[in-house]
Amino acid sequence: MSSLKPCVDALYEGVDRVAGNIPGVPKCEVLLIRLLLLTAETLRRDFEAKLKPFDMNDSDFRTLMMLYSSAEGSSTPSELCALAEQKPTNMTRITNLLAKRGFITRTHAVHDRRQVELKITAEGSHFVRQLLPPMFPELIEKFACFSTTERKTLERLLKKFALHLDPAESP
Amino acid sequence: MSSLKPCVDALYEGVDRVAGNIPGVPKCEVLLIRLLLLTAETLRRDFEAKLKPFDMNDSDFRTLMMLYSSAEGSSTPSELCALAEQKPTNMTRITNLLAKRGFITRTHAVHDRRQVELKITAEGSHFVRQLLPPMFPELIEKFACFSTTERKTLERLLKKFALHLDPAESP
DNA sequence: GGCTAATAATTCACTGGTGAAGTATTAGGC
DNA sequence: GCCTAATACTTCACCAGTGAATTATTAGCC
Repeated sequence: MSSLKPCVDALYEGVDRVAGNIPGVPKCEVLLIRLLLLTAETLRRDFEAKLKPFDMNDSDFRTLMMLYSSAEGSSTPSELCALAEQKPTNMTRITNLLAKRGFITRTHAVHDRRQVELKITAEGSHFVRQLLPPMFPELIEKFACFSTTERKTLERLLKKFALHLDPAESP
Repeated sequence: MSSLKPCVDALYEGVDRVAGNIPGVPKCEVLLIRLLLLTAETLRRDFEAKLKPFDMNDSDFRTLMMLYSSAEGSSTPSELCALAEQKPTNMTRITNLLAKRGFITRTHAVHDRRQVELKITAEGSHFVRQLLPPMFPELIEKFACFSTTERKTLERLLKKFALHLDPAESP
């Protein structure tokens, strides 16, 4: 992975140059969206590199975590799709993999035989409890550049942003 | 695209449940990284949907914009890779597409015949000037939930974050 | 000057994710 | 009760992005 500083510098220079060329460029907004995409992409790659030794990517991991953190340890593909912003096609593939590794089970729901009931297994829970804690120090380090106040501010702003982006809120 | 509010709610609930289950979970950091990934992914999908009528995705667009906003309107694949956090393989494919559409030209550099010189064409510049302005209002609307101060704060925090994540800064 | 190592770009085989179509099941109107 | 529409999931064919190997060229060392 290459260095980010040149990217950030080039971004600011590029936006300035375009703004001097095309009228009405919303500079701050362009910078915000690009910085957001850049940091997110960096975090995601980094995280996936960390999961790779366990033969997992972020989608697999998130899906497993959603089951782990669900009230009953169970859910359905469509529910997970909604919460993970995933397409059903992909969820089928992911749950296939997780099931093959013995981390989850898939059974047809009795009350509605169209639905598939996904349930995390003891092995799956064990895997999560093994996997997570070693990741904490590095995660904390990632945000070490922020004061507690700044972390809270960032969280508040991002949460507000997510809810504002919600299509249900502004159709 | 489904609604984001359930995702955000489930995220907060899930993190709480996991934290009650596994000791030492850095709750704020987990929320931050997940909110960041969620908003970024939403923005990206949204933006790509907007580019689709023009047969473009964000990578293509960003590559074209980097050339548009570069000092000379030209660059090389490896330089663009570094600034766009892209792999050379993919850059070859992207520049192939852009060249096929007549938006850029590719010539071998004279001073170093290993390099390829990419240059935006008049047609490419024209395309950018047509494409950009109609996107401004919607982009501004996306960030309308923030005050000017909040936008500046978010930009400052994200920039700081990007530079902190830089592997060169913390090896 | 010639040999080795490094660099720039490309090709190829593969993975992850998507849209569109298909299958099974349930819900709703009459 | 039956027919149509809707829902839940799956399958299939395809696109975008990646790592590993390849080719072409240059740089550096002796």
